[in-house]
Amino acid sequence: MKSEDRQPRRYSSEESRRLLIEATLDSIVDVGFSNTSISEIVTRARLSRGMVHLYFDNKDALLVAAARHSAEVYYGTLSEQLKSAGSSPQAIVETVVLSDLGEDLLNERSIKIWFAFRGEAHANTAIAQYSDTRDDYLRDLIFKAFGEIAAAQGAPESEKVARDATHGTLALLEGMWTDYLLHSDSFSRASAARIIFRFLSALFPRYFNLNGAMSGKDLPCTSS
Amino acid sequence: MKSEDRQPRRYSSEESRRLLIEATLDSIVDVGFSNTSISEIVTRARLSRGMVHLYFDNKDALLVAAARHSAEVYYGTLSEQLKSAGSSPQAIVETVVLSDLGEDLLNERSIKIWFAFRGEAHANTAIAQYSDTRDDYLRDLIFKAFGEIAAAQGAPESEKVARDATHGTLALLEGMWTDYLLHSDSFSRASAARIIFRFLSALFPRYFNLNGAMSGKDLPCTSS
Amino acid sequence: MKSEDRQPRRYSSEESRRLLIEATLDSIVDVGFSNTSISEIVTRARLSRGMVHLYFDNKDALLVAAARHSAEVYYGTLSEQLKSAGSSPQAIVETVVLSDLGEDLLNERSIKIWFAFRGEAHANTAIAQYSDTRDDYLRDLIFKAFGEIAAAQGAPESEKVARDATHGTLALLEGMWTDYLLHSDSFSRASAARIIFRFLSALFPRYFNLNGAMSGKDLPCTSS
Amino acid sequence: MKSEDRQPRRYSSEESRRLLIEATLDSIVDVGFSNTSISEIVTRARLSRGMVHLYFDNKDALLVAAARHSAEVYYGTLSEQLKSAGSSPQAIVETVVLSDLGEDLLNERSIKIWFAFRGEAHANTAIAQYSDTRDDYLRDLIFKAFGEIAAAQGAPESEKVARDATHGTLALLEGMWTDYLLHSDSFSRASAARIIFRFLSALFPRYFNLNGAMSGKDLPCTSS
DNA sequence: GATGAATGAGTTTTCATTCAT
DNA sequence: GATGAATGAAAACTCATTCAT
Repeated sequence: MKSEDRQPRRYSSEESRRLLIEATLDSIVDVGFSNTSISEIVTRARLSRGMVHLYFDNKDALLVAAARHSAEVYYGTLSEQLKSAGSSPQAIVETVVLSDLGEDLLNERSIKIWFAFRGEAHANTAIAQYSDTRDDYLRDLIFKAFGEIAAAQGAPESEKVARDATHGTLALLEGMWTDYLLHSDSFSRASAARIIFRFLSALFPRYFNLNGAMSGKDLPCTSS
Repeated sequence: MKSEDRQPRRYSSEESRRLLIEATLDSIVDVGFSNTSISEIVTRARLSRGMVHLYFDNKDALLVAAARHSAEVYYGTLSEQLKSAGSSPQAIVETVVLSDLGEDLLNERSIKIWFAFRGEAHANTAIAQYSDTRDDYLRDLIFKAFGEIAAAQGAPESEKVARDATHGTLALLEGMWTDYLLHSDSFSRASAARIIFRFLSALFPRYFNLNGAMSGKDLPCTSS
Repeated sequence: MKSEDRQPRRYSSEESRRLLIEATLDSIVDVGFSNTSISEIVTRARLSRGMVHLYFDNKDALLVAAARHSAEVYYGTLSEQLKSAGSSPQAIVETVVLSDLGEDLLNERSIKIWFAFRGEAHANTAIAQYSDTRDDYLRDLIFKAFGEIAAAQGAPESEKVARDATHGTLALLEGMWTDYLLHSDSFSRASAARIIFRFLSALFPRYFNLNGAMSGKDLPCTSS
Repeated sequence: MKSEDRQPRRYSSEESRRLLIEATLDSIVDVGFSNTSISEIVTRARLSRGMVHLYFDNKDALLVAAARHSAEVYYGTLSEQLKSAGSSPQAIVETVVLSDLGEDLLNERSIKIWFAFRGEAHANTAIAQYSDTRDDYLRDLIFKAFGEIAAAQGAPESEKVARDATHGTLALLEGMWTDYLLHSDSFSRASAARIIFRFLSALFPRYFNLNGAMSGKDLPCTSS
């Protein structure tokens, strides 16, 4: 590193932590998890070598922090987008699906990061903790939504249907992410969404169609 | 070199290659991709350190061979199970789904291996080549099956439906694998299959129900 | 890592580089080029193993740096000794010859090093660059000196004579070095010098005799 | 190595030894001494790996045998060319000089080999034994020749002159070889020879001129 | 607090040598 | 005799971590 390239600015400890985490994620994206060394990270962060051990005890803790950060970004983004969603159950489901397939959450960088962490998760329990994007909170959220829809629709075994709808929707979202990872060039968000809504419209025809949640969303559930 | 320790050609070269590949996969399963060192591998294989460079040029080539082997096992197993499947399109689809969710293909070991390779794939193009389980061949196979079913069912836009069915089925399978990776304790094969067939029965109600392909499979497609 | 063994920055980076280079040269002298390993080097330098890769990227770069250093020492020493030489052409030639055969430049250590590098030069172009002791600069220096002498002496074909004198002198010096390498016990600097001056006095009898440059050096060239 | 490339012919043990030695020398020429491994050698020789240890105890013995072979080739060639030389002392000297500078002895391959062995010689006494091309036999031969010439010429201190002539001639030849090693593109055999004869003609003007030994060689030594 | 020189354990790789076949 | 698979010591190199500055 040439001295003219050095960062004269000092950062607050919070900024430095953030820079290191971002550099770690960048490195994972660019050279892969197993090639992500501390040298690689500090070079990208333009910070000194000792920083990593100053702010994180060791490399592993930095990796865990990076995984945690990724999870937080995922949830933060999703929460943000849910705020502006309608309050009907089908609107919530629609928002989850479309957010999960949207540019903000599903893009080359994030997808590489998620799969990198998942690939290492089983060898690192601390990372494992943060490697499940669609964890219990999200599962509960849409399970409740589907529960309401199923109950309103008056289907027999409504609980079972809601459970399958939840499981299936999450599985489809996961599957679409994998599809993006492996075939990012041919991937289509619209097509992915349509397929998920096809699944949902089959289960709940009054609430979803191929384009998402039905318009006049709140009405059908009460009409006969 | 201690002569008393010398191994007098215990294995054929093919066996040795196989042992090394299996040891590599075992190591990935047990300690993770990034902790899989040559020392780890040869200790597990109970072979000498030089073996790796004798049969594979270097570590990377061994990893690629292991990825390739995993892909071959996947396809070999699937092909085997397809042989004993019925010839109707819905039987083919059913077999693919049930095989893909069956003990042989979906188990803790294989799933860890697949996700480990996928996590590294983008940093290693040679591995990337083998990291897509459900590649074009499988996709074509079920696309053709769904095409026949959609045509027979006489639905409008049958090609589009077939495409969505293919995409959705593969995405669901991927999603179920991810589910198994992240929640292997609560995972249920039956439940996973039921959800997929729920999706398929919604698209093709005459050909699938929640239990799989309809019995009297070949008939419905021509009867009114 | 044992903290009690840690070396608290004993040397500046320049000193460490120098130590490694010297240890490399020592190793080449003692055990030969092909037995000079990094272990051998760092043991001799009493520095840590990682040092080599810290200051030099790799072993080869260290070897090249050592070759370069040797060349610099050669030229530095020669330049130094030329400073205190007379300014007449024959004084310059005399100084070059006597320096080149003197203890400073021609000794067991330096001669082993030179021949080791030359032996490897053709397989390593970076080393080749530094394996010619008597390169263009030195050649030009004495060629100019001989040119002046030949012109002053008024010999026919004075340029050709100067060229042969240059070539012959350098060849004799090279030959004497080889002689020293192969028969260091029986080698005599005086005898080597006398032979070279015998050659020069035959070509330029007014300027050299068996003992070197003629005294009253500047006079004869103008007297008849 | 593909089986179709294998040598089906078997060689006598003498042939195999020779093949290995030649392959060793080829390797030294092509990749240098320190990169000459047994693998490199047996690949070039198209012989099996075990051959080296069958015919030579170990790699070092093969290297020594190769050095020895090179020395034998040198002496064999020189002896051969001396046979067709005149019997006068100056004819002997001339033949030695011209042979030593001739294509047969002085060429890129042989020169690289000689310098490679010399570079390693001081670390390997067995090789050292064969690394002096112009050893005692040759030295004695030309010393005797110069002795006769000096005596015939009736110079004072004829023994000393003969010794210097011997030493100087050998040094010049060595120097010319080095010159060839380092500047093979600009090297001229004619120029090298001329310079040596310039040296000799200065010492023994009645016996040598710039072109070599004087014609009517045997006469001058007796005439006043 | 911040830095980056220094460390050496551990990694991948090379390779002379052995020896069952 | 010949072969080349097998071995493991030792090579070069990487890198997380330490700590004097």
